[in-house]
Amino acid sequence: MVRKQDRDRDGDQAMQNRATPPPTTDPAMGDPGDALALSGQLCFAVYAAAHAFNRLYRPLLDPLGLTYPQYLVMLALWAEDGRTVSSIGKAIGLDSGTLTPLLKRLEASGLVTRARSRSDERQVVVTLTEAGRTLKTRAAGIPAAIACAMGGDRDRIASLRRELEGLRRTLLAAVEETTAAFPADTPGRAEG
Amino acid sequence: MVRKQDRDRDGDQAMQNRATPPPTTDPAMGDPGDALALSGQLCFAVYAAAHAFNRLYRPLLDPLGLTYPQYLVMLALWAEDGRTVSSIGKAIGLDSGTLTPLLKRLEASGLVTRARSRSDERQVVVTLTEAGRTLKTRAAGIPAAIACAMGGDRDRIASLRRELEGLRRTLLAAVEETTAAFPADTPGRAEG
DNA sequence: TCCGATTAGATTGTGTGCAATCAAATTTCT
DNA sequence: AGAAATTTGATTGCACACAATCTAATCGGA
Repeated sequence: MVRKQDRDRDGDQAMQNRATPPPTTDPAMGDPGDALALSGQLCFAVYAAAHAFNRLYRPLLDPLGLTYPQYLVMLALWAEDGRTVSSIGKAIGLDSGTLTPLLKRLEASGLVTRARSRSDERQVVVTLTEAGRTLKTRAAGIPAAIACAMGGDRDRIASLRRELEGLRRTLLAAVEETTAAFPADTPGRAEG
Repeated sequence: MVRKQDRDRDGDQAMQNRATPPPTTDPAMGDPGDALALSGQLCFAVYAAAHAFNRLYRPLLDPLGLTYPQYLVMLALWAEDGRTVSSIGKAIGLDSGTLTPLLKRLEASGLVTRARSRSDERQVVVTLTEAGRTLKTRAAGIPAAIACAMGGDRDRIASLRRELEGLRRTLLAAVEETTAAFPADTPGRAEG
């Protein structure tokens, strides 16, 4: 019992001595030689970085009344107004299960309107309001603030971004392969 | 109306012609010269990659009865059994609001037990059950399956991982700076 | 020693994210 | 032309994720 307590303290000590996440040699993160070690997992690095970004964005987006996913939606609409739910979903990788309530809240905030398309009534067209359009100017300082926080040089950041884009493409291709393999075996699964 | 419809179709066409996310020159992703363009945002690349990883992991983890965050928790416990909630939280960057229900579900699945520490009753110690320990062997093939899906060479993946780890450190440091700046101005905000 | 400050985990509330499913509309095939 | 297949967005159900808050326990200072 006492030994276990000491071990917890040691772990905390290691964390406290750094303002940053533990290095990859921290035993509490798993044996570096072990394939299941957290420290060796690219997916965890991506996951953790994404969460860190969320935390950095929050104080910047709060004054605009936006959450980070809402900000992404607004970015997509500022880029191209009057899009369908699917179009927005494709741009940011979210489906209608996530988007519908999110868009409803944006509509409730007065930033967008949602209307059934006349040419295809299955579609809902999302249009910025004046307030939604105006918000862009207030959001204009955010990328610079983030870049400032990141401090790194532009080329390195752009390079990292391209690497991640390539990674995402590879991952999604692998997902499609896995999904595509099923219809051949069990046609009933095609709907999945 | 017709013009707007055509625009939607054009956008969809661009998406359909690729099994992968659009290239950075897709106008629906924003003008590349615009700082607010989705395509130029590193945070979005991280966000999108994280989601892609989730999708890739899901079919692999489903047979083990685990979600991806639960898998991370198990990785932390396989690395070091008998940890407190805080210790797990520090390892994977989650707080008790997320962990408590998650751990309760793992306990309900019979993979872990949770007990108040005798030496400090504020703490809850999370211990693997036999089933929880045994699960590690079933999970052993997952990193290889993911690596296989990624296909890239190891050095490049490790390099990307290190870049992301550094990015996360930078981001978290920036978050702490922002948080630390407030107490000096408004002590009442120190609790935030 | 006692009290105020801090900590650990739980809870509350809100907003995601995604699989599965559904209803209505549109497209495709016979 | 009519039926089957597919598409679109909405809904249901479940599991996160995190800020704010709370209770109980522990720590630190007077």
